[in-house]
Amino acid sequence: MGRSPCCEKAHTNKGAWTKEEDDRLIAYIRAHGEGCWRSLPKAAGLLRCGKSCRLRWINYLRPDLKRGNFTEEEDELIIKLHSLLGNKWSLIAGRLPGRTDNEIKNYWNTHIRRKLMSRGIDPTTHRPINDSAAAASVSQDQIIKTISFSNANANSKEGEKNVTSSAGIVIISKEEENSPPLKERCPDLNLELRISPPYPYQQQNQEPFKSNSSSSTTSTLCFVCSLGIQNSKDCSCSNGVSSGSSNNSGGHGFLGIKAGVLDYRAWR
DNA sequence: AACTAAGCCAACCGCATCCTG
DNA sequence: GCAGGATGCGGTTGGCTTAGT
Repeated sequence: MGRSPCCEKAHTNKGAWTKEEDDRLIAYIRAHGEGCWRSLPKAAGLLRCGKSCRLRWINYLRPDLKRGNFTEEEDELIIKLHSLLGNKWSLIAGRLPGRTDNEIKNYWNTHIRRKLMSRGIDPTTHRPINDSAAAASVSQDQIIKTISFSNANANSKEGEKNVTSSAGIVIISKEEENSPPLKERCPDLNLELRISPPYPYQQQNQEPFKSNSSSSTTSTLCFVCSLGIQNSKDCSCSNGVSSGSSNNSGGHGFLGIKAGVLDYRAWR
């Protein structure tokens, strides 16, 4: 209501982008960097809305995009990340260098969804389809799942132990699990979750997400930060806002992997 | 060869969130 | 603290391509 449109629609092109438009956009961003999408079209001489330019750049023109088919490993990683994050495509994309949220979303809807169905797995709940009803009746604390971020994290220390998120998810190191239920294609990503009471109820004396915890063996980012979400209001650690990371653009690494997207403002 | 259905993906839309004055 | 603008995100759509008949 009363919200101003993002652009003057009467004077903007819509639909497929032409080669010339692409070239203009690329040239402009190379010269001036990303950002200020609203004024970019005019400055670049494009009859497009800023959002459209942003989308075109992010989803199609960025030079670090992989393009091409998804690998089996990427498939499995997407499935696992989706089981953890749900339809947070941008977060999932952040863990897949060279892939965009739109691309992953499309790929999910066209390929993976079907693939899971054919395996008898509900793509929404990631449970066996026959099991869905039964699963719904299981009490929360009977559901044991584990997230292991163990060896994928190049910076992680040995012996990294449980981490409890502010969302009440306990992340358990892999070594505590004796019998992994699945044969992992990505052994560094064990995404089982343990649903447990929210953080305040279970951690009376510890503040597991304080990044400057004195523990020398634990990299204690909050769950939000561990997902690479910067400056989130959900951040419960002190790292989120002004991370000491040497890479300002990357934010926290998830599984020790910095966000795979380059910061093209650096071109300036 | 022509038609139809299904698949695929780029792009749009509207809402949510963030940022700034 | 608030309002309004800017940006980001996820859902959806539309059009092109490919496969099937």
